[in-house]
Amino acid sequence: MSAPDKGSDRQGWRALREIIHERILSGAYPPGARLPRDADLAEQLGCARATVQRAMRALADDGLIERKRKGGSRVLARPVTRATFDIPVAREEVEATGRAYGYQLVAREIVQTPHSITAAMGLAAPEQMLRAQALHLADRRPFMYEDRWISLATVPEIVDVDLTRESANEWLLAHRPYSRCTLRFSAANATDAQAELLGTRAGDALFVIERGTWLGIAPITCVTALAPPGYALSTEA
Amino acid sequence: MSAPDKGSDRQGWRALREIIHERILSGAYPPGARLPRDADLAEQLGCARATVQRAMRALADDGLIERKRKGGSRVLARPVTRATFDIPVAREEVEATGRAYGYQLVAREIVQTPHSITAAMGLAAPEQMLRAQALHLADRRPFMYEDRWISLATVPEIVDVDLTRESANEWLLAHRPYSRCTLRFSAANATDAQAELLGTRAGDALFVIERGTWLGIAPITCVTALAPPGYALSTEA
DNA sequence: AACAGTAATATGTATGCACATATTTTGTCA
DNA sequence: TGACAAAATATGTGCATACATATTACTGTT
Repeated sequence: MSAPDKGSDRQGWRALREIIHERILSGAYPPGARLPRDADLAEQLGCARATVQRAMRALADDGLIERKRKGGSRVLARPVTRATFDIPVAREEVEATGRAYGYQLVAREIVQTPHSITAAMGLAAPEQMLRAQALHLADRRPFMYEDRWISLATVPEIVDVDLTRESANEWLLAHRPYSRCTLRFSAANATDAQAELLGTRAGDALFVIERGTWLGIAPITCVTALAPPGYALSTEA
Repeated sequence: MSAPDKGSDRQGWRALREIIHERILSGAYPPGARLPRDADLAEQLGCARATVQRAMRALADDGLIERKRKGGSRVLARPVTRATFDIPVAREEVEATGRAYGYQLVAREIVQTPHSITAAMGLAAPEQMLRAQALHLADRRPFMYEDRWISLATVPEIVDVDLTRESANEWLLAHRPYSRCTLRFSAANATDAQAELLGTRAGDALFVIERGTWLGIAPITCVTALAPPGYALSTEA
């Protein structure tokens, strides 16, 4: 019979992370303080250095500590609130709340990008793109309105897709994976036209999500999504 | 002289992740498809299974693939857009743009929590709490307004802090680390009072950040922060 | 005292191995 | 056929070791 654990029971790296986290919360390792070396912690806690590494890396990913080669690990003085959001596809967002999803194409045209879009997509010059405006519905009521530009140079097949039946977003996700994505959240007052589409009143505060996606350096699409009052994005950090 | 690498050069796990990511993007592993076993990939790519594990875990963290014990790894059919935001302290957000940070306490009182706050903080019954309303300034202009409730039960020392000089947020971060945090983003029309404080017009669309923090199950604080038009949160996923 | 080159050091990564754990698949029995 | 138990299997975790790499600290020179 061998005794693999020294002082405490056999702990996993999650437990280790909790132990170190507790020490930070309790003030044993105050903000700004330097933590012991991985090797020392390993000996102290009776586990391998790799396990400590795993726990410490998790803490660093969470924005709680900072690690530097040779410099050691430090408790961050001002921990940032690091939150991860999963931006769902409209259909899933609607269906997750038990409502019936609906989709409706509002407009579709092939036009040259205005300056704002050209710049947002990082293009040198305006291009012909497919502009698709559509409405996502929840229980037949407007849930989100999207105004989307799709690069014909990168995604020529999109012209043959029947966007009256299938959401451009879902088609793109299924057929054109992206490697880079930018996101921007803001608030804006509804214009008359937007209010009409979303079934609210002009001036109402809309939640705005702007997203751009690229495959390598080739722009795929950029979209401005507007959600009527009541919409919120939430998460637990 | 031994030959440690079989087919290609010695690759790190980041390179491995890129290789697999490329295969997904190129359609070699289409959406929904099952990926080879870690062990097979390891042999195919000439590295240890642990290295493949590292790369695959990273891809899973990014929301690109899904891993299940025994079930194997699959390319997600509908990859979610997973974005990580670092919510900065107002001071740093202002100073990061080269502007001068200013802070101003608007109101401070000790009152019983209304139902909305009691519920938001997960309390069984209303409590006496410190309510602090304050304004963050950028170059002397309103940058963000916050309405904050602080639990006197959890943080009794807060009553002795001079909130006219120091932001409650910064004091709390430095003295009361939290272990749980909820976040919620939305949009709202400015009331007359809010518009007055933020230097905008009533009805303007404000960006709303609601945050609650706990230490274990003890509530620390919850805050509603309002930002005037022009404010946006952005990130690159 | 300023500087450049070198040594020391803490974390990062890779490997091979063993075992744990969650699921699926298979097999058995009613 | 159906329910339940057992085997198979892919990922998850832990450990020991060796080496890589980025920084810091030191040290000798001018």
